[in-house]
Amino acid sequence: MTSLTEENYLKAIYTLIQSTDKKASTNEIAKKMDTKASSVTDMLKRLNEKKLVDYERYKAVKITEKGEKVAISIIRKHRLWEYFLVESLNFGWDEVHDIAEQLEHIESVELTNKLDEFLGFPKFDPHGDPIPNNKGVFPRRENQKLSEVQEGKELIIIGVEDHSPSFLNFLGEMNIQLGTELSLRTKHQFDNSLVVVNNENQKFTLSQKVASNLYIKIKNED
Amino acid sequence: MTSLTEENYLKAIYTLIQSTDKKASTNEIAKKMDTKASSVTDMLKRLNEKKLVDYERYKAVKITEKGEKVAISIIRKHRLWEYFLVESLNFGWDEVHDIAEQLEHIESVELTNKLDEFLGFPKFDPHGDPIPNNKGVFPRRENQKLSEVQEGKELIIIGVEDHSPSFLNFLGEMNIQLGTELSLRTKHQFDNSLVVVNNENQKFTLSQKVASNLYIKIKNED
DNA sequence: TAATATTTTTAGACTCATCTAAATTTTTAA
DNA sequence: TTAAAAATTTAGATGAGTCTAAAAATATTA
Ligand SMILES: [Mn+2]
Ligand SMILES: [Mn+2]
Ligand SMILES: [Mn+2]
Ligand SMILES: [Mn+2]
Repeated sequence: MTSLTEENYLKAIYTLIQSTDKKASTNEIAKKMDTKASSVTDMLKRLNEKKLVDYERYKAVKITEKGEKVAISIIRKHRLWEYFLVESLNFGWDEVHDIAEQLEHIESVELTNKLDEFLGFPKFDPHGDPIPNNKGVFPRRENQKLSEVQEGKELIIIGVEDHSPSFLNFLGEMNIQLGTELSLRTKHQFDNSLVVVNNENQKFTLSQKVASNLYIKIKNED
Repeated sequence: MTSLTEENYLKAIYTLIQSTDKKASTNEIAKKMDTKASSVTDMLKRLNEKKLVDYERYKAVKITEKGEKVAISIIRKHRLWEYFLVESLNFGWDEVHDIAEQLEHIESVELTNKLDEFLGFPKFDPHGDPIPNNKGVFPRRENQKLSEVQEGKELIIIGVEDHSPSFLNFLGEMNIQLGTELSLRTKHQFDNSLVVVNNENQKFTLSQKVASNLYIKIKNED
């Protein structure tokens, strides 16, 4: 029904619209897919034919409900497989993305749902990203960034924005993972860098760039 | 390196040669792959280019060592995933083949080996087929068929030749699965049908066709 | 051995997905 | 409000994999 390539385009278009809250442009899609704008135009025509997107030439593209369903199903599979790879097979969270890129295209609703059940219906993947349920509904995640927190607050790391192995490795060296609790001591006005303390009373500095790539939840605030 | 299609051809060629112990013909491959002979010829040229098979026009084809490695790796993945689907996700043995056909092409040696470890290094898949280890070595399986057994013998079902859902469903109705123990009472000369008794003392008849699709091990014979 | 049947290959066309180069449309800004 | 810049689309080509129809090679059998 939908080819592997079509699925990847739909996922890209869906996440682009999601993150910017507007229609996706040909160039944006090309950049995200690491391909040429002309190839994107070709594909948009095909996806439009199949009623998976709403597309008119020279106008940015919108995803249809039908296309959105496909995209969400791919995201669900990607995140469930990542969870499996980390929790069952003991991969590191920096090693699973590329494998999940392949596994997300395995076609079997039964498989996806049985995997979900086997894993205990996890709500978030190893990077803290919400896993849609079999109806396509995403669990809610706090979307506050560490860079937005006030001095003196205690917080828990609940997700990462950047999924690159280099960033994840860096966090590993800092001993930061999902669930890590930190206390924000100082926020330097000059460069917005943060001084934080962890549970082992280790004190260290995080740059504004790092802080803006970490999702957090304030402790003792429900 | 090798495309999904190439991998499927190599697997087909490998198993054809395996089962008939001679080179594979274009027509045989076409039949197994459910495609046209002309498509097979095209592919054989390409595989020959890549040194994955030895092929000369009008001569039947042989697989190279390089090609064999690929084929065995696909078979290893296929059988490990089938084991996972049945043992971890509770699929029936008649439901897993098509999903494994997809999963066998996931490319990651690390994934395969971690899956193997997670499953406890199984030696046989849910149909009793041997799973090659990470060196490509197959464990040995008794290859005696139920149709070759003498009257009066006690035996254990250890594998099936036919993997089709219809045959597997039939066995399910007969309460036969891997590990089932049977005692062979009578062998009718007329049609080679067998009368067997199971552990619950149920007596039933199996046709020659059924018996020749069941691998068995004689009890009390090591 | 010659005719016939079967197997296999070639020729040519099609689809999907991609690319480069050129043309067109839209946006920006002088 | 034009001219330049940027974004987008079209035109034309390529490669993988497939197909049908026709040709060529091989195998069978009279
Ligand atoms: Mn990922
Ligand atoms: Mn993730
Ligand atoms: Mn199978
Ligand atoms: Mn099997």
